[in-house]
Amino acid sequence: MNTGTLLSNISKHINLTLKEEELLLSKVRLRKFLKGQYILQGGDICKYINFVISGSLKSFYRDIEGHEHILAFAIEDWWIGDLGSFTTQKPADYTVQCIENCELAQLSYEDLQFLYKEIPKMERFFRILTQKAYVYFQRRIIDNLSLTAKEKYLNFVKQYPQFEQRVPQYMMASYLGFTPEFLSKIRKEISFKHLKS
Amino acid sequence: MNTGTLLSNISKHINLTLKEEELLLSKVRLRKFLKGQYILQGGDICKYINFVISGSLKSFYRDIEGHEHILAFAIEDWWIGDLGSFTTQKPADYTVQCIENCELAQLSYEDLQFLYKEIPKMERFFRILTQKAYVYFQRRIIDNLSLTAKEKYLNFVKQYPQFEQRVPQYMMASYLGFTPEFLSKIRKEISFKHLKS
DNA sequence: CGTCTATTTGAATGTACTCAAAAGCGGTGG
DNA sequence: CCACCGCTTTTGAGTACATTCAAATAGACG
Repeated sequence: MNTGTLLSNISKHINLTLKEEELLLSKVRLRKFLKGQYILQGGDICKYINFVISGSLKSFYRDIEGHEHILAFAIEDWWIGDLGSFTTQKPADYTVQCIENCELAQLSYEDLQFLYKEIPKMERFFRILTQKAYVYFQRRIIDNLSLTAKEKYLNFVKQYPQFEQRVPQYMMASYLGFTPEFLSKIRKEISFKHLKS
Repeated sequence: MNTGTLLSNISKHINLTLKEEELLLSKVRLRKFLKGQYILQGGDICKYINFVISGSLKSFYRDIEGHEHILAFAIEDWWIGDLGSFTTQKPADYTVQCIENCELAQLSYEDLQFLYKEIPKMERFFRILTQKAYVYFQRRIIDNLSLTAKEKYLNFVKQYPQFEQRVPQYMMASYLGFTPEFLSKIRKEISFKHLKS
């Protein structure tokens, strides 16, 4: 498995020396998972923060009736996990599951605390990473509040064209907050408009 | 104005020496704002991150039709601003406005960069702060996706009873993503149920 | 080719919105 | 102290949007 993408992801925001990179990699756990496999189950403690080397995943909340509500997708060069559970080491609200076969680079909570001490810059890296995720979720809330259903769909496809190919439509519906049937109807309506224009 | 709440807010997550506290306070700008006053206008660059000493504020997105969509409220002991604009120093997506008269402790972008260098622990503090905000927004997305309108309202009141008294109902409606009329109807329905039980 | 799962379609229903009007409430001035 | 004004909340009727449920169709995989 290629850890190069991990290092270049980190180097987007901080510069590590060769020694620091080695130290980091010595703590990284590389693992493969199969499509459908769970990386984290809601209720368990999130022991690892995961960097995606290849494949795709989803994190979701399972409500009282057992319905999944997708919080986020992740593909190559993204991080995924339940950050709330990870940082507090309390039971997770969310479940993380592979959509495709995946290769992940995992950092355990203990190892990350160790790295924060040895390489304080890592603190900066995860601050920036969290800030970006925070801004993304803010945007998502606003999109939910201010866009029409059709706009939400078009916005998603425009922002994440990579996902449209790799994520089944019913998952996209869950992410956007509609039923699969309704998303199907939206898509139909949009394709009619394209034919006319 | 009392900066004690600022220091005790920070000391929840990191320990500062007296010297560090002094250095921090020397960079803090204390300011008063009146009800209705804007702290940040969408499109401007967010120059300050704000800690609320007293009063209440809202941050919101104004859509193309001019409608406000409230992203967050803030009261005493909370932080508010447009973190995306602040960290990138690019134009803000959101507007921040006082709901009541406010006393704020402001930290400028430049001063915060300086503090990160002089007191690296501050980096840790803002990482933790951002993580908590991130977890909060995640929860909000899931609540939006998984709860009924009535549940969303009850959930809000339960989680933030402080706000129910201080925030007009039409702002709460905006935050929850309903029209004011609809929120009024939900409240009526709930109060009927209480009478019966 | 057959099976399983995902997507599409349609009818009926329910949820939330729009618009318009009335009622409530706080502040100000006569 | 009351009357009036402006703003918020309530109420109701009609409408639009999104869901549910059931069934048909399409795709993927062995």
